[in-house]
Amino acid sequence: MTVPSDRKQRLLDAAETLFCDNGFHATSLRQITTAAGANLASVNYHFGSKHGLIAAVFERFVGPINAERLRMLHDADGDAEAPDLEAIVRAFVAPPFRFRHAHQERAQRAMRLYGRTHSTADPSLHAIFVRQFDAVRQRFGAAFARALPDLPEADLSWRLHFLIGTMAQTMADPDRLAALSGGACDPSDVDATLSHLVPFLVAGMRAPRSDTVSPNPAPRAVAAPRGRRPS
Amino acid sequence: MTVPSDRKQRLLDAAETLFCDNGFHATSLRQITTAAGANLASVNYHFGSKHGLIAAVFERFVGPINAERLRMLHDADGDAEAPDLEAIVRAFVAPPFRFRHAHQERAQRAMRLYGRTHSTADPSLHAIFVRQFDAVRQRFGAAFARALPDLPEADLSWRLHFLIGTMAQTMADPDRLAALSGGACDPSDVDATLSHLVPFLVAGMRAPRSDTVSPNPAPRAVAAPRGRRPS
DNA sequence: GTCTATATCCTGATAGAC
DNA sequence: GTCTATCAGGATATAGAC
Repeated sequence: MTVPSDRKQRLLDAAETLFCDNGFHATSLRQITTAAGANLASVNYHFGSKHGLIAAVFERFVGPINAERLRMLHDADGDAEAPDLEAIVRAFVAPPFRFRHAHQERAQRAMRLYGRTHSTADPSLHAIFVRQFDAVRQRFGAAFARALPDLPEADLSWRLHFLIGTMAQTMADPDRLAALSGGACDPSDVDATLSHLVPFLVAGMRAPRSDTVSPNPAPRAVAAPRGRRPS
Repeated sequence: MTVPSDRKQRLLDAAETLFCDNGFHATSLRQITTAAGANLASVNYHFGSKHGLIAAVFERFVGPINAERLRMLHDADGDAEAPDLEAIVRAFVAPPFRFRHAHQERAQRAMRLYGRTHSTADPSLHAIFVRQFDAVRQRFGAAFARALPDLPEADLSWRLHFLIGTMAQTMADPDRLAALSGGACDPSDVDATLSHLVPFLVAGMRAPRSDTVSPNPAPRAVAAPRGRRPS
C-alpha cells in the first residue's frame, strides 16, 4: 500500500505505448502483459478488465494536464472583468504539450494518444474522455465569455469547439506535419508549436461575428456515388 | 457488369454505417453481412478482405469530396496572383459538409467517419487516408501561398495543419457540440456551420506572423505522475 | 499478488457445393 | 455470385494453486 506495485506501473507504461501505436482495440492484453513482463491475469487483478486498464491509462496523464490547465487559468483571469484572451488560450492548449514523462519519447506518445482519443469512435471510450474533460471545458467557456463579452453565446460555443479541434489534431498527428512541411516545421519543439498555435487560435477567437459576414455562396451539393443512377 | 451487384452496394452501405458508429476495428464482418442481408463469404468475394472493404468504403465518399474541392479551388483562384483567401478556405472545408447521400442521416454518418479517420491510430488505415488526401493538400498549400505571399513557408505549413484539424474535429464530433452548447448550436445545419467555421479559419490564417509575437511565458512543465518519486 | 491452465466465445478467412 | 460449413487462431476473463 505504501509502495504501489511495480507491476502495476509497468502495465500502465506498456499499455500506454501500445495503445498509442496501435489503438485501444487493436492492442491485446497479451501484448501488454508480455511487454510489461507480467502475467496475463495481472491486468484483471489490478484493473478489473481491459476497459478498466484503458480508463486508468487515460486518467493517469489527463488528470495532471487538466489540473495544470485550471491552475494557469486561475493565474490568467483571476476574476478580472476582461481577462487576457491570449493567456486563456495558452492556459488551455499549453499543458498537454508540456506534459513530461520519464522519457521524452513516451511524452510524445502520450500526447498523440490524448489527441486521438478526442475523436474516438468507440462510445465507451468516448464516455471516459468526456467525463474528465467537460468540467474543464465549462470553466474555460466562462473565461472566454468574459474575455469576449460582445460575442454571442452560439458563436462562443462554436469557436470553443474549433479551438479544441485544432489542439487535438495538432497533438494527434505530429508526424504528418513534419513530413509534409519538408522539415520546415518541427512538431517536437514545444515552444515552436505554441508560438504558431496560440496566435492562430487567438485570431480565430477574435474573428468577426458570424452575423456580420456575407452569406455562403455556391451551395452546390456534392453528389454521392451510387451503384445505380436514373439516366 | 452493366449493373453492379446490389449486394455489393448494400455491403458498402452497411459497413459505412457500422464503421461510423463503432469504429473499423470493433465492427466485425458478421455484423456487416447480417445488416446487409448478405452472406459472410460475400465480403471476401467482393473486396478480398476486411481491409479491402474499409478502403472501398472510404474511397467511395472521399473521392467525390476531393474532386469537388479541386473544382471549387479552380473557380476560386484561377491562377490569379492574389486569390481570395476566404474562397480558398471555403473550397477546402465546404465539400465534406455538403456531401449528400440518399438519406441525410447517412450523409452525417459518412461525414463523422471521415473526420474521425483523420486521426486514426491504425497505421494501415492511415495510409489509405493519406494517399487520397495529400494531393489535395499540396494543391491547396500552393493556393494559400499565393493568397498569403508575406507568410513564411513554415507558418503556412503550420496553419494548414491547424485548418485541417479544425475541420476534421468539427466533422468528427457534432454531437458533443450540440449537447454542450445547450441547443444554441445546430451542427446539422450546414450553412450555419460554415458561417462560423469559415470566418474562424480565415482569421486564423491571417494571424500575425509567429516571429512578430512575444515569446512564450511560463514554460512550467506538467509533471507526470509516477508510482515512486524520490522524496 | 502472482502464477498456470483453461473456459468460452468470436474473429477473419477459405474450401467447395451449387 | 452466393451459399454452408468449417478452420485455425486470438480475444477476454476466470478458477484455483502457490
